[in-house]
Amino acid sequence: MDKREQLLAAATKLFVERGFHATPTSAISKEAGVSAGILFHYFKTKDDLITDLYVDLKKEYTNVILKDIDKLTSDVSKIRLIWSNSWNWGLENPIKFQFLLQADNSIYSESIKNHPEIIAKYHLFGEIIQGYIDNKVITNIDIYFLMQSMFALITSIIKHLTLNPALKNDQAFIEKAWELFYNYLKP
Amino acid sequence: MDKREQLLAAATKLFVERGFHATPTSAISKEAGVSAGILFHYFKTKDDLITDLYVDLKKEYTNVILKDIDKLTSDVSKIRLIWSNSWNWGLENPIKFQFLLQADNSIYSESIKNHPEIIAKYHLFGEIIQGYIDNKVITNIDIYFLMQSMFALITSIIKHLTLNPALKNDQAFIEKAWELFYNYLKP
DNA sequence: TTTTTAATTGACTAATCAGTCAACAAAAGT
DNA sequence: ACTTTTGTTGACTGATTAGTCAATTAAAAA
Repeated sequence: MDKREQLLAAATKLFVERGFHATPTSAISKEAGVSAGILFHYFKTKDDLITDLYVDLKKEYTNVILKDIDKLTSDVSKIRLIWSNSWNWGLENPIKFQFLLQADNSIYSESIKNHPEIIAKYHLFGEIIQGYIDNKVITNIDIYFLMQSMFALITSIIKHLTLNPALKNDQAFIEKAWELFYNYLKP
Repeated sequence: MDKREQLLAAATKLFVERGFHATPTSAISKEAGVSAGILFHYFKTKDDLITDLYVDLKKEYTNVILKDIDKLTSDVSKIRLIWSNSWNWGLENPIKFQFLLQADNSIYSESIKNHPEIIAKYHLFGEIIQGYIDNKVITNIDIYFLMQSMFALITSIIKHLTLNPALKNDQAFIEKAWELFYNYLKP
């Protein structure tokens, strides 16, 4: 019954349904079932709410991506787990993922660039990718370009599977999608 | 001195700079150097302005993509021209492209889905891709998934080149990026 | 030329919204 | 028990905004 969490969940839903511009704070507090004033107790301004939510969800997403990779030994199987962890989260959290896409392509993406925890996560990924390049399982090109491409490809899988949910269990499609993904990366 | 065009240009700029929610129609007409009322002469509502602009720019972008491909003979060189036409437009029109990204990931993306001209363009691309699949120069997988992936990869190139403008003339990088792109597509 | 139609203005308004605040309630600290 | 801090409410407000409209000008048609 954490009201801050209720507000963030309500905000995620409404921002995705209506967009930032058509979602008044009054609608958020109403959807969350709390008073109008309490929103400004937890978040100084509406923009603060948006950036806090953005950072929260980005952290949640990036934390999932590396789940269980230390249980695997081969580099390629690790890359594959990063790949499937990523799109699985997107499929299991479609509203949260849609919010992240919306925020990533909005003016709010600027406000997250300086956030220390996000920067740290970015660096961590960069180092992991660089390791795979050094081990010659990923082709040698700018790691930031690689990360951006990888995220873009994973996003297109999530969009396609969200539109065609039956494909989630279509092993042939998943294998083929993985094949294309790794063909992009391999040296 | 077409006022409708002036309004659309001003709107593109301001929406990218401030976002939909923080761009009042008064700011758009001011930026365009016209009266406040005329905006509602050309566009019934602010939402109409946004969707009209979205459709206009999507058409402009998609029209460029196929430029000059009939001057080429081999399928692979055609795919490469589609690829470079795409990211060149994004680099030459960064604000327009950023607006398209923003709109594509916002609630307004719904309002474009039923637009006949956009649907027609989508079908045309689908048929072209299907032709390449039939000719065995592109791997056989759902064409809508392929189109989404291709657009995603091209977007990541545009983002990376916009962030690192010097790379535009770095022939080694461009070649390498093309190599990865076609590795993704080829059978 | 005269009439009709379309473009353009900017002051105006009704509605909406982000954020405040005084009051109260609950918890935590002493 | 009592004091302080923290959480919570909802009515309120000043500012802003989308959209209107009567009036004016320009263009096109008759």
